[in-house]
Amino acid sequence: MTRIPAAERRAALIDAALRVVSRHGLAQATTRAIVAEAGMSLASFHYAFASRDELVDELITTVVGREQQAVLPDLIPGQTLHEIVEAGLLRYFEHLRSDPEHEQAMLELTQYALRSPERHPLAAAQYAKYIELAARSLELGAEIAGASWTVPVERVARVLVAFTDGLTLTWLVDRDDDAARAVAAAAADALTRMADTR
Amino acid sequence: MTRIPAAERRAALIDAALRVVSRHGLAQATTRAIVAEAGMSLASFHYAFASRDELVDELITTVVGREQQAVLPDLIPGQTLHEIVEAGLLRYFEHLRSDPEHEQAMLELTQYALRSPERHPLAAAQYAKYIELAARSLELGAEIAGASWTVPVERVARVLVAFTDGLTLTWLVDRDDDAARAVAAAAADALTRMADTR
DNA sequence: GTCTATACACCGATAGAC
DNA sequence: GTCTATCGGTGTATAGAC
Repeated sequence: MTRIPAAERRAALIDAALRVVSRHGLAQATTRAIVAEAGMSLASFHYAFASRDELVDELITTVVGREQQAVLPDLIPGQTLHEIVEAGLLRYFEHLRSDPEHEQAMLELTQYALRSPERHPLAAAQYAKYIELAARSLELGAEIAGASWTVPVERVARVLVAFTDGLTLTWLVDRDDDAARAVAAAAADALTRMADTR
Repeated sequence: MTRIPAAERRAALIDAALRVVSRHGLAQATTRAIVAEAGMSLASFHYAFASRDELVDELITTVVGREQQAVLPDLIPGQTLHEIVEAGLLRYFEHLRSDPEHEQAMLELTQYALRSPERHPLAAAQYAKYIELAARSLELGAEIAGASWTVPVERVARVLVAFTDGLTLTWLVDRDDDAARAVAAAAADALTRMADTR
């Protein structure tokens, strides 16, 4: 095997780890399974990371922050705020349907972080980012629709994130597409009522 | 140790397992940890259960179905449907606040079940029970308030369960009580709009 | 039936040859 | 730096004494 910079090796292992977690769950993401997925030897793992925990921590902080833009709706002028919000939720749902294992992996990583006091802040920081991104999208949506939020937008965003999590978890369990779309519609209703839609 | 019927021993191990999962997570709920919690020897475990998986399966099917009544609101005549629904959600939230580890354990068990095809139906069956219970509560609430659901009540219940899950997960992460209550209020809004409130 | 002692697999992590 | 080989520890499960 040729020589590979440490940073690159770390990135490759992170990618491999995410694939393993998505496919088989965090419990099955052993160092051996991860290096096999990455096509490396076992010893290279501890050359790049001090421990498995170090990799999992980095997995939580880096990977969760990647494809956040998937939730951004198409912002088409002329749409009502309700239409914009619902379209954003449905776009997220299509993302979930296209790669359910990935969202399941995210949930597992979050729950893992919640289990140890020193890792809990990692999960909290990620959710803070989610809320921030959601808030920006909601602001943009209101601007396009000519509406304005009557509740602090961060609070609206927090509700949106909660609704999204609930949609995800229940759909992962029952795979009921129609029910999930009903959740999206109800959520759009609730959120739009937090705005003055002019 | 005195002789104990197998059924009783199974029940004691199930209880002990739930306590261990709540305190330390499913990954830490090893056979050794469970029998230590139950005050038994390691061999008694495999006298009562063929395998650890068998215990976890029973944990999912039995324990999840126990305290479902916690969500039932006080049904006070004279309240509006919105008040009844929101009170039910807030009652659930107080239950969550009083024993967050238990709800976290439930989430972990659900996610574990989702990871293997043969266990997925266990999670689906539990959620079906949740939805059924929620539907009955919603019917009762509408009756008391003199309202009627304009959407099939099972569909309303499915949305309620999704909102509850989202409230749970986000609160477990950020422990923001006010934000959780805002989610409950928004959810009550969305649900009430699925009814003709007279 | 219930225990202690143990088998066996697999885990994270490291030693040491190259 | 990168590998193979291995260590120490812990997991599930079982054998065998009582």
